[in-house]
Amino acid sequence: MNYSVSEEDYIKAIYHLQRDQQTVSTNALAAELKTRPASVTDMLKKLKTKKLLHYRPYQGFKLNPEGRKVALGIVRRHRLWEYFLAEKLKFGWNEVHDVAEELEHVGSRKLIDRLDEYLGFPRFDPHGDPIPDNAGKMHVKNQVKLTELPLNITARVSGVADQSADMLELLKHRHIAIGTNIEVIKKFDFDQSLEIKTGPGIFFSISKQAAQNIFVHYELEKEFRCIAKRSA
Amino acid sequence: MNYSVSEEDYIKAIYHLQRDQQTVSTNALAAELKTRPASVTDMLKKLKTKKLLHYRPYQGFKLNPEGRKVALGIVRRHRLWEYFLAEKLKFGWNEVHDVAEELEHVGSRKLIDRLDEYLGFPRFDPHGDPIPDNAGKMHVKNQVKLTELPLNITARVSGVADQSADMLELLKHRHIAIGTNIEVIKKFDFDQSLEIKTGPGIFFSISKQAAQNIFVHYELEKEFRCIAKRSA
DNA sequence: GTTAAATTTTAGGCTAATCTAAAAATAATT
DNA sequence: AATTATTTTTAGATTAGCCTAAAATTTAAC
Repeated sequence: MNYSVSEEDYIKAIYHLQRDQQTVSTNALAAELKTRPASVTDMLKKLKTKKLLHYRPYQGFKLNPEGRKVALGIVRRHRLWEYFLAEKLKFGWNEVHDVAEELEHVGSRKLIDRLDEYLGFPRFDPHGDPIPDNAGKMHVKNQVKLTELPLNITARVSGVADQSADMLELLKHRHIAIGTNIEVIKKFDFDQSLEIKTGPGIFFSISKQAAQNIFVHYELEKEFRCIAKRSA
Repeated sequence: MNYSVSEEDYIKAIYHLQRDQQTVSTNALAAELKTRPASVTDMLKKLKTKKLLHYRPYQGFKLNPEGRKVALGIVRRHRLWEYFLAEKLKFGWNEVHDVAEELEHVGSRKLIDRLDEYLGFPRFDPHGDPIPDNAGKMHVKNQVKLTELPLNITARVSGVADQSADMLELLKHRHIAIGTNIEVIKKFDFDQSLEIKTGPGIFFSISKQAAQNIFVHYELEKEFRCIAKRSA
């Protein structure tokens, strides 16, 4: 039930590498963790005996349901701390990761659930990634570059790829920050610049170059409800 | 500059055992850390090579100035997290210690200084123990049972010895919590009950039995300034 | 379908932190 | 002061997590 810092790092890394149900390779995981393939093999054996993953030598591996559950717990802690650091302690979006990497290993369930409540049950971290709730459920995430956002859909800024001073200056001038609501009104084919709206009566245009560095996310609430209804 | 969880546990324990400048024994430290004397000796050698303590085999040991500096950093982190847990996440005063014990090992200086600022630079943790500031300075602590508080001095509630439901009910009814200002107006010799004041126009009496379970602290600002002036 | 290349695992070692048991030093007792 | 008891240290082993180098397996290439 309780895992070491190292074990948690492996579990989380495997979780991130196996998009959906793909199998993960030893080398890929070693690269991700900046360690050696031999070390990975050692840990795989350990995690297998702890019944957290499917693993057949030379054949790759992936988390089993229990492993995914554990991984979601770690992701939840990581992202809640990121949210806390950015929202309450005013850390920059690019500074939160490393500190959260340490805080995520503090295991107390009560701590995390209370923190979640204190923060108002946020559903996305400062990078726009969804935060699992205390049952491990995540909201639908649909993160795209601003250039790919469909017209007339209100999305929220979730992150910025290029965090240079120049880019940040531009964002600051336009009052764009994490969480800002944003909507694409029109796309100009000539230079692929975008006419956007960030609030009532606030319209301006933004270059393709800037837009492709801005990530936004939006929830597919309606579609999701329909599916839920159908299956009910 | 960076210490392992184990090293930090040892440093903190030594700090707490050496009230003032007393020397600490191997057995005492082993008992404190629930480990074996042989393990303590091993770690002492390590901490000595890292120049954190004075240590001569068989003669006991104590932190040197550098060791005390490191210890104060750990104590600062521990107590700030305790304050955060109690104040923001509504943990009970008796629940904060174990979680803070884990959080204290997250080393980021920036995290702690930002947390300190976010909390409003608190000077005492929920148990009434002083929190070192970012330079390692602590305010004078003068913690006594309410029964021993001199008359007409405003003190602040720092903790409660008996945390039974009955006691907490009484405190709640009187609106007494950590940080509540409190002043003893009169002591009745007959039953040693106290007439106290907890705010403008708020006076009531409290039994000896209750009062001796309430800890308060007050700062000796005037006296301290005098000493400072003299030595300057 | 062999051979070559890449991947993965095994074998054996290293360090930090712990332990037990035995030896050394200090403290207490008569 | 000599002996006993206590405390502390040393010696040697263990475990988790990592490493390098070599062997085993799978994949790719001819």
